[in-house]
Amino acid sequence: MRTDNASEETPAGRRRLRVRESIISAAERVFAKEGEHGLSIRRLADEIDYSPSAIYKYFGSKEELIDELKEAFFEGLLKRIDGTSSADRPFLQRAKACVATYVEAAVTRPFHYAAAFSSIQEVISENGNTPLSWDGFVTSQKGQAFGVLINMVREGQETGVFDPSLDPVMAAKSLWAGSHGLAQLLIHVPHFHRLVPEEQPVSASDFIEFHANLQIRGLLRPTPGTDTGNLAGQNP
Amino acid sequence: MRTDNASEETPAGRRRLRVRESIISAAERVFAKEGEHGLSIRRLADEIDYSPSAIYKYFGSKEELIDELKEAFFEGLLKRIDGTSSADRPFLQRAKACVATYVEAAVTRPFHYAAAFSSIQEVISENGNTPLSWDGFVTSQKGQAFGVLINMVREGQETGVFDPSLDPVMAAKSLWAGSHGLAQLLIHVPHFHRLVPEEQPVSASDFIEFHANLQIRGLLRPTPGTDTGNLAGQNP
DNA sequence: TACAAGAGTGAACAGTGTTCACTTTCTGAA
DNA sequence: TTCAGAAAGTGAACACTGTTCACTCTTGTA
Repeated sequence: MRTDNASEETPAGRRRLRVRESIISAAERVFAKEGEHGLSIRRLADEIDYSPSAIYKYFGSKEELIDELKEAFFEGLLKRIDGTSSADRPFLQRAKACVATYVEAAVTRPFHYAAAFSSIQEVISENGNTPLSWDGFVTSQKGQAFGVLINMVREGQETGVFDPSLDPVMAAKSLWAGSHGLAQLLIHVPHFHRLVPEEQPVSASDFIEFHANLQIRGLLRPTPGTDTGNLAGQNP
Repeated sequence: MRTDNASEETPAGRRRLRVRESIISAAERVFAKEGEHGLSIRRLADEIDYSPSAIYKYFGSKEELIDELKEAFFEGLLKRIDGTSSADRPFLQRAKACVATYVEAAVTRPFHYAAAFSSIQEVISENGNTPLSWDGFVTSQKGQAFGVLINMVREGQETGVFDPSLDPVMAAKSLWAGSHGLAQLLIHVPHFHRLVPEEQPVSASDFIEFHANLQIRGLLRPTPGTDTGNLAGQNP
């Protein structure tokens, strides 16, 4: 696993890229259907007619391979979110669509999404500094998708729709948490969206819309009479 | 693994119960520190001075053992939530405390909480019926904690604080999703709560409060002038 | 006291991720 | 064109994992 720089230039480079591609495409196929549990190096090797050890010439570990799947997933997710947010619809509709798109993408590829948030990283740096800097985060795929949310909040505040006293970053985090939570519950709690006492048919997308609405409502500029108590993290 | 009925009655039963207890307590210790990955049957057997196969006389599988840890966790969580909601504080404060307690409990025992939502159950019954019924869910630990949320929403609506047009079950699900999402992000995204462009110190509990506030705000009875668009799942 | 049920064990099975010495293939320079 | 060295690919092995099963030993009971 040396020529990572040569890549597309030379015939050998192209060949290598092709094999590499066949590995991740096989991995993608298995992973989408059976998740991390169903994906084993030996099985992967079987499917692409190589020996298990060959795979280690392309990926340092199974985790590294899966990381690449996750990255690709978030890349696609980011594109879809960007698409909805650039359409020329009314602001509130765009805002809701943004949340809905995120959740729907997660539900469509549950294993990818679940895996992206499954491992607990206990990166506690010994000097007390933040190991994941803001700059580093914002340039990552996850971070970019998050950036879309921040901009959305800012736009809402500038157009006078959202409460201007809210810190836009914190508000965006809150939105993210809400969307993430809904996605996770839809994925992990069987039939979450239609878990109701009486059998009233509520589709998943109906529920997603409902949830998005509630989230957006929480951000709206409060009318003077209403008192919710103090909000931490207000803008100066 | 036969005498599950005898339990505390006979000396043998008590002895059995004691060994069983020592297994889950060792499992609890390891699991809390290192999670599912660090917990192996062989290691467990080592710690309690039994052979690995002995453990299978008490638990059918590793999964069964871990399920018991998760159940116990949610039992404790339910107690804590019940505690906060029965205090005689103003309604909105109690509502926020309810959300905050949930998130804090999850963050305190990240592995337990993460494990409870880590496995994707694809229980798609062949006849199309809902495998997890409402009744079954509501009597489970998770379901009971969820019931607290529903009651909270109902109380808010009855006292005229919350929007009465919202379906309380759906609103409660939305609250759950929001809390769950925040908990997950705090657990899985390193330094989530203090991931901000400028270095303004925001503690985790500050952020939890902020988030809880936004969630509650979304449920408030809207003042006449405000228009958020249609909300799916409204009460008739 | 005899006997059956239960508790506990060690070895084995079928997996897993990963490593490493090894061979084969390819490629770029003399 | 030859040939050294790098890269690609392999098979066996290591150190794990969860789980099973025939087996022994202990215990409670008829």
